Amino acid sequence: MKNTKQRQIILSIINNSNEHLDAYEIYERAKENIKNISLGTIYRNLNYLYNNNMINIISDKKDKMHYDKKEKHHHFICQRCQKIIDIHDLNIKIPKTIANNSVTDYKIIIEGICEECQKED
Amino acid sequence: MKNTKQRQIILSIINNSNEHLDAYEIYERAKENIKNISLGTIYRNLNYLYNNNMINIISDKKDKMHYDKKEKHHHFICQRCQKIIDIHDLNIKIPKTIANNSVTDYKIIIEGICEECQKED
DNA sequence: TCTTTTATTAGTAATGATTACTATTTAAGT
DNA sequence: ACTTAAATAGTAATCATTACTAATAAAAGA
Repeated sequence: MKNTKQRQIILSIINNSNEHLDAYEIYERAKENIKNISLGTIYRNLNYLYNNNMINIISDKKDKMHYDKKEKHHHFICQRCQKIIDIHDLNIKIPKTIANNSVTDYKIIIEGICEECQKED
Repeated sequence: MKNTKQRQIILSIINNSNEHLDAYEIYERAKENIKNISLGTIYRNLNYLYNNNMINIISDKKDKMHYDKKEKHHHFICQRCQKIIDIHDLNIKIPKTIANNSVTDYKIIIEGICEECQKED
């Protein structure tokens, strides 16, 4: 509801990053702008932004959340090095209704071995 | 490496359930068979089974892991009530290679409003 | 512009899922 | 049966996230 400086900075960090930052990484970057910003403020705003459809959440295998811009794309996760790679050019069609459930969005998580890990074989 | 009674029970709980149990729910069910089984044993075995490709992990929005059988299917998550519904009949083709990364598996998470929540409107 | 209202914040404490640790047990190979 | 290395039960520790509270500041009204 209120457009605070803290919220603006957190959103811009996510929208200007191509990484998949976790809350603490966002906290560290936000401190460059607001030196005494609180970690609780980061979490509160991340939840606010997510609930208002302004960012995405992706979760890794290790119980930690990562935050991502809303722009439509999917993810490839390397099973070996756990690296997450953005996939933009996947031409998939998902129906608007599945078993009477109305579809609003979808995410595809592709697993495999990334190019670099394959070279190590 | 060792085929313990604990590990067998944990795997069978997951394979015989159509829910998406979390570690504590698996713990409670395992106690019906081994009354003094330890929660640590549950977690250790879940990680073992996951690392050996015998179960899947799905994570909800609330920092808790859920465990699922390996059988191929996808998930619909209701944005309103957070219910997870299995989707078996999705006819999607994902390429074997994406941007030089070799694909071994993929998961599709479909979001939307479930049938029951729609009725409430 | 000044005042009021109410969401938001900083800072800290609490929670809860998961992991680490250790002495003891047990599966599996000899 | 004997040995040994992996696994277990039980407990303590860790760490991501949430809750709490007094102080602050954005938005709305006068």
